[in-house]
Amino acid sequence: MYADIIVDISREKLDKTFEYNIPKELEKNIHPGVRVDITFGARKLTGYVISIKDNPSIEASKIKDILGICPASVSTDSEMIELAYFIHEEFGGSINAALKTVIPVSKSVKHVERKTIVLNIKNDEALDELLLKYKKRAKAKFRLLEALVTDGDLSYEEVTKKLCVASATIKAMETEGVISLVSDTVYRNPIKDTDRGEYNITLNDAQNKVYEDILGHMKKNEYSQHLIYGITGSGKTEVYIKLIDEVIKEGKQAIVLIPEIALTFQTVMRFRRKFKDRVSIINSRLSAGERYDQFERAKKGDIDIMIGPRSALFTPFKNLSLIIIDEEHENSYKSETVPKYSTKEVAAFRMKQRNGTLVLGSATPSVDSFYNCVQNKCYLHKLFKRAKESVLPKVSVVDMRKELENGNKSMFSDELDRLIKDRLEKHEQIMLFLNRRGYAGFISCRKCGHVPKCPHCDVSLSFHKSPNGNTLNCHYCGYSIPEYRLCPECGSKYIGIFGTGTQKVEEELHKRYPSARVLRMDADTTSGKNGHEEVLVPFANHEADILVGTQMIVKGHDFPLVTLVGVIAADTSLYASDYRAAERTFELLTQAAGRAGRGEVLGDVVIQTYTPDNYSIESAARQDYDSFYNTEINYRNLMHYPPVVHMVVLLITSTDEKKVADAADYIKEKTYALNSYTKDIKIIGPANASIFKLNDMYRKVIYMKAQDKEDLVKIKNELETEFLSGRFCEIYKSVNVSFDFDPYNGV
DNA sequence: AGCACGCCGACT
DNA sequence: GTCGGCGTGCTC
Repeated sequence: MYADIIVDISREKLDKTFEYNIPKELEKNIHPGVRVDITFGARKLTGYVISIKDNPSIEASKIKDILGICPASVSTDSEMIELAYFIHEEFGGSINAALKTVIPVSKSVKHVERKTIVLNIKNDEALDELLLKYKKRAKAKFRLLEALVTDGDLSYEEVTKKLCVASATIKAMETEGVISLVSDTVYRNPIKDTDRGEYNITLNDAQNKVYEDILGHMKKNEYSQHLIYGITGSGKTEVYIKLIDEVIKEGKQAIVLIPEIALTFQTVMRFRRKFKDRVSIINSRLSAGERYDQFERAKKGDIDIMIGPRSALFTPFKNLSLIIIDEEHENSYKSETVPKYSTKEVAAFRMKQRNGTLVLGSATPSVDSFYNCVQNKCYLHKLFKRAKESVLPKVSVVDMRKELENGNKSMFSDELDRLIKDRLEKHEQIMLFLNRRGYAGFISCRKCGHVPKCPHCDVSLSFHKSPNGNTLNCHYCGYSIPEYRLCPECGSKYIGIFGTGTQKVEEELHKRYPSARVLRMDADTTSGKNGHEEVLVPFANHEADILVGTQMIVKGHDFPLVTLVGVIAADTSLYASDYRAAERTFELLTQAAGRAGRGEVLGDVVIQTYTPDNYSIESAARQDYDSFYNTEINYRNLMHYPPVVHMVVLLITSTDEKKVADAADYIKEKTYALNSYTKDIKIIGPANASIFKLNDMYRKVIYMKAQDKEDLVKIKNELETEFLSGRFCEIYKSVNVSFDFDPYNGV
């Protein structure tokens, strides 16, 4: 028997499999996914078994034996290896990178070992020993013995820290045979809760219909995909919980994916109350070791449900049969690092492997997912009734150009101003949303027009106010310098501050409404470990009247006292240079509007814009998804954008500006040559990326579009081989190329 | 990647 | 005559 093994070296150059012989005695324990020790050339390394076969494909004399199985081996089954292959194939990047995405490799911290010190001798013997130690003036040993006799077993930590017994002393006593060390593995449990309340769910008619529909498909034991299109507050979570309950009753497991930002204590508690400690969570605050523990628990069958962001998708459950992706429109479901995989597509693959069910849920479905429903690839379920009776908010769009004509130069329209005053009087809460942090967008010399730019990136610096001195910051690389008082170009002291950021809104609110208590939430105020809670909790407790923030305030937080939501500038996200800009604007505005009036009180939403006629703004104001979708899909059809066609972006980067340009041209030529026999692919570029220089890296892009994704994958594969071994590799050593299929963010 | 192998110049 | 510089190529 022979095994194909990929050598565990992080770099890409060794991205191919090698054949090894499986010694007879190891045959039983070797299967795809096992980590094994091998000799590789003159080195001893570890590798992953990818597949097993009877006959070698190379000269038998060259083949070496597998030395053994790694003791720390997470014997990931073939399913996960298959999954890594799928990711490698469909989204690009090395096999190694894909494997590392799918299998968490925890090198140093595997799990916490709790060592306990126990007395190895009987109590009366111990007393004799104690006396002996006392006579010998062995103080430390005496202390330890005394504590063991009186308190029983002690943890290693207690002994070393509290009793001040050195580890050498403990070791000595162990060899004396007086004590022994017992170590057991402790799996860290990231959920700390005390709530043991029962949770009984009763579904309303609408919820029940969705539940029954999906359950019907689930029972068939074949793959199916569902989209629950349910407005905020329609009770999607209850449906999820009921479905999971069903899965667990059959001895199977489920994964619930939610955007990191929505992973709140409340959400987790709802699942905890129903499923007790059969639920675990993963989040970015967990260390590598903790995350590894959670996967181990899943593998051992200690848990049945995993909740978490993107990475929770790779929980190695034995019998996984349901994946739920909540807030499926969120762009955090697309990985931004290689492999740039789409969580939805990978989840679909996992469920196809297992004949399971994939459930997506959103109040503003992504155009992609809705298109899938239209194409009959996904079942659509609508949930339009709010579970608790409450009224939809009243939305008004304010044309800021008219405000200016009427002499209002401030950032608040008359209507927003009037409503803010009204709510402050009534002691109700207000949320103001603006998609730009800092104080101002940029500064510029009024005399010579100089605009300070980041030396590492092709962007202007944003102005930030700070008690320790104002700064100019780059929002892309973090570069920061003190503000200029004089123009560095012409020495003029007339430096203008342009654009509005959340800091400026906050300052303006203090000026206009001095009595109002204002909180600000953006990347600058939430940098700490519990950053989000530090702002959200006081706001929820009504310790503030107004919450100003970037898009992080609109995502999934419910505050019943909020009856006014103001969007300061709805246009900012419209001018992004990618085809999803309108979709993102619609989604952001609809989600923002959904924050108003969730309690019994009628809410108001004010959307300020310079382009009130734009269809994404206008349809968001009417909360009219269908109309938005129809306009948007027509546009995508017309312009040949996903989901109507498939697209891949090649991002070519290097610190050398000329090399990037040369490499991009080379790739373009190569691509045209490769495409000559299909001609099905449309190639656009190379062009500079919208931010040409980022973090001292020059960036070029080439776009490729095709009706059939397989054509793009074929070209990708050919190019990747070229990058690894061909002439490209020799000439452009310092150039990096990555693929992004159906991208989310403008490149 | 990283290690051996090898080909060439400098030095006990 | 040998020690070590790094360029090249291979690893099942």
